[in-house]
Parts: sequence; C-alpha cells; structure tokens
Amino acid sequence: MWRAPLDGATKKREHSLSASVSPKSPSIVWFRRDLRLADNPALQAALHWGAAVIPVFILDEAREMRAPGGAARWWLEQSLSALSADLAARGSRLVLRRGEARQVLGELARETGAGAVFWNRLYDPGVVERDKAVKAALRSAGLMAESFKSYLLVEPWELRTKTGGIYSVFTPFWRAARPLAAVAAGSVEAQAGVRAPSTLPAPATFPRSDILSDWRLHPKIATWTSGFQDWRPGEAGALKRLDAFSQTALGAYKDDRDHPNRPGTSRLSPHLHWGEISPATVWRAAERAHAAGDGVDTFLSELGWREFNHHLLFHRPDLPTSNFRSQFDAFPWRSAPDDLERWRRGMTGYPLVDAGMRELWSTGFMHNRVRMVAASFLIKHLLIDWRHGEAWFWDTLLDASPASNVLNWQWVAGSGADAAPFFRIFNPVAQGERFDPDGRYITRWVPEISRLGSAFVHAPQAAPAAALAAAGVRLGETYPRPMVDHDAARQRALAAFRSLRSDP
DNA sequence: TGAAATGTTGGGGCG
DNA sequence: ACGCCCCAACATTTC
Repeated sequence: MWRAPLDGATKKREHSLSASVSPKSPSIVWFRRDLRLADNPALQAALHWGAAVIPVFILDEAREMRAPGGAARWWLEQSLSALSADLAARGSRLVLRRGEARQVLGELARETGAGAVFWNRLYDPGVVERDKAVKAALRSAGLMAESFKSYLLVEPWELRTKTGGIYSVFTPFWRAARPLAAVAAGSVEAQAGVRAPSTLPAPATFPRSDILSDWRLHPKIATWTSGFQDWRPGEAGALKRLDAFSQTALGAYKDDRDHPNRPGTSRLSPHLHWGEISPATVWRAAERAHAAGDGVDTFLSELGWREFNHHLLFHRPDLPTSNFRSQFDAFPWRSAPDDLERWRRGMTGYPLVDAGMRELWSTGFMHNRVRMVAASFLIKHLLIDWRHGEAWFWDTLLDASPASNVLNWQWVAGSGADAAPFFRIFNPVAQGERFDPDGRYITRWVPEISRLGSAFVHAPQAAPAAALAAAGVRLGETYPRPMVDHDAARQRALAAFRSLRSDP
C-alpha cells in the first residue's frame, strides 16, 4: 500500500485499471524538491509499481515559476550531484533533462515505454498549476500519474478554520495543525517507507541525460561561493546535520537559538528546502531526542511556521508581490538605491546589521535573529520596500523558499499575516548587546572593529576618540558611520506608519 | 520573536 | 518620628 493519506486505495485501483499500459513497463520518479531516497513516497510508489525505475530531474525554466536565485542554484548543482551518486551506488542513475516538464515527461515516457510517473507535491504559485497540467496530460496519454504528500506535514487544503477560511494567525493555526502534523510524522505509513532502498531496479538502458555541469548552475562570480564550502548539500549531509543538532543543541534550543555566536540553531533549512530530508524525519528525530523539554516544542513550532507559510502562500498566491494587509499598499516607501546597496554590502555602520549581511554574502546563510534585525533595519530605518530586501535574500540565501522568504519579510514589515506590529522597531545596538554580548559574532564578520572590545563594538560611533584610536578605527574611513541616526530613523518610521493610518 | 515613554512603588538619605 | 525628595526598579502604556 502506498503511503498517501489523501489518496484512497479505491481511487488508485481505478487508475491502474484505466491505464492502458502493462504493469511491467517502467515508472518514472520525477524528482523536484525532494532530492533524497529515504522517506520518499514517490520513490516508494515506483518501487511498488514493480518494474524498472527511471529517476529524472527536469530543469524547467518556465516563467510562471520563480527561478531559483544564485545561491540556490549553487546548492541545487551540489545536491543533484549527491543524488546522482546515491542513485549510482544503488545500480541506478539520475536522468537530467531541461525544458518544459510536461513536454519532457511525455518524451521520456515515449522513449522508455514508461507506464507511470510519480512525484511529491509542491505548493508554490505557478508550480501547482504546472503540476496539474502535467498530471492531466499524462493521464490523457494513458499513463498513471500520481503525486504524494511529503514536502509538508499538513497540506494547505487539509486545514480550514471553523468558518471555512484560511488561518491568518499562527497560534490557532498551530493548535489545529500540530496534532495533524504529529500523526503525519508518526503514522505507520510514514514509518514504513523511511529507509532508503538498497537497490533500485534499472531499465535495460537508461534514456539520454544532460551533463550536469553543462547546466552552469553555479554562479558566474566564482569567488562568491568559496565561503559556501562548509555546507554539505545532499541527503547524507542533511542526515548528519540533523543527527548533530538533535544530539547537541536541541535541548537548549529555546535560549541558544537567539544567540548568533552559539551553535544553537539546526541549520537544516536548505536541506529541508531541497527535500534532502523530510519534515517527518526531522519531526521524529526531535521527538526521539528529548521526549520532554520546551526546546523540542520551540523547535517543532519552527516547523510549524514552515507549514503556516506554505498554507498562506497556497491560499494567497499573490503574496510574493502583494501585502497581506492591503493598507500597506499606501506605505510611503523611499526610493534609495544607494542606501539599498550599502545595506546589501554590509556597510550601514550598525555592526550587527553589517555582520549579518556579510555573513549572508559569505556563507549563503544568516542567523535567524540577525535576519530579523537586518530586515527590520532595511524596512524601518531606511524605509525601503520589503520586496527589495526579499529579492536580495532570494538571490543570496541557500534556503530561500517562495513561502518562507516572502512571508518572513512580510512578517517583519508588519504587512503580513500575524505579523510583528510595524512599531516593533528593533534597536540594532540593543539587539547586539542582548544577543551577542561579547561581540564575537559581530567581529567574526566585521573584523575591522574587533579591537574595540565588547564595550564599544556594538556602537563604534559612541566610543570615545581615545578608544577608537587605540583600536585603530577611523570612523568614516576604516568603518562607516551609522548611515542613519537610530532615534531619528525610528521617529521617521513611526511617522510614516501614522500617515498610513490617517489615510482614508 | 521590541523599544521607549510614562507611571508606580518603595527604600534610604536628610532636614 | 515624620514628611519630603530622589531615584532605582519594576510595571504599564504607547508607538
């Protein structure tokens, strides 16, 4: 029995009866953002189909779907390489094709005589419509086409408020979704397909494949990604990371996750985004590691935000460009390209913001606490539209996903669902003193002020001239002065927000 | 998953 | 002993 809670067995039998092809024909597993072999329902379905399995990844660059950013393309190349090796080690191989998915799958089915195509569902704008069209086309061509739940624990249509609406506040969402998520992660079906198969039945000949390096997925700026090397894309790296996290950091997660200099977060987000590990596997590991303790609950609720963001984006596919709260449509954003560029490059003069932006550029990642401060700075101190910040993060974050990136930016801006109120304006100096008291995170990324010591490293502009001289810091030369004064910027942001409310 | 302004309280110095 | 002031510490309100 395939594991797919929503697809009843009856429905499936009808499909296999209606299929005009022999069950001995091979099946295609269409890999997308599920680049793993363990706990992969589409792969399980293909194995159940009982014939040769043809794994394929399609680079579909149709405009309806948002193209991955530069950092994400780097990850994708690494991850495809790892999946390819994992398949080869099991007597199989990954077929790479480029083009429109519907057309490519049709061609592949004709070339190989495949009778079925299996994949795991995604929920992003554009992808949903594309996949529906693919499924209809394959079925009308007489193939079996089935998709499965695995990217989320609770699919967006599984959950509605009592009045039939979508959840727009996290707490009631999670109250309703968490029990469903626990069942999905711990169900008998979920446990059954957890292990990666040791071999995959291969066809007599594999269809032609593109060469991965020909896709040129790695960014043109070769020096950019040199700092990404600490990451280990691929299923093995994901499992190792999960293991390390659940053994060491999970217990103290609730407090440690806010301190950017501590190894307190899971750093699983890129692995989850590319589906190198399933949320169900992560869930089970967290529950196993510490049966009690609020570290686990806090961590699971982060998986909950992932679910919540996908829930919202599925029901509101306009959110990548529209404010969830439409009163923000009238917000008086500044057009300030030079300011935006200083923020991107980590030259704002606020050490915590600069450290975060430089960490992002160097490593393809930014600690979550710092993401909030850096995003708040762009939106509220500089009054720059959140969409500009979202675009930069989209291009530079290894874990950028349409749902999480967009909705987290809207959350910070105050324009989102259950968002932080606009007037929650982070003080970047106070945040640094609170969460990086000795300044070690800051000086790791902003070394030019490292000799200021913890007393002044959070606000060099407030240091006495003697301290600056002793530390070799010349403001405006070796490190920028603050590009805006905090108090003035705060008042300006509050005034802008007030203008919103007084408008008719 | 804030910060700043404003309000309240209570201890201690002092006339 | 008492009231007064100061101010830190904490609580509440406002943005």
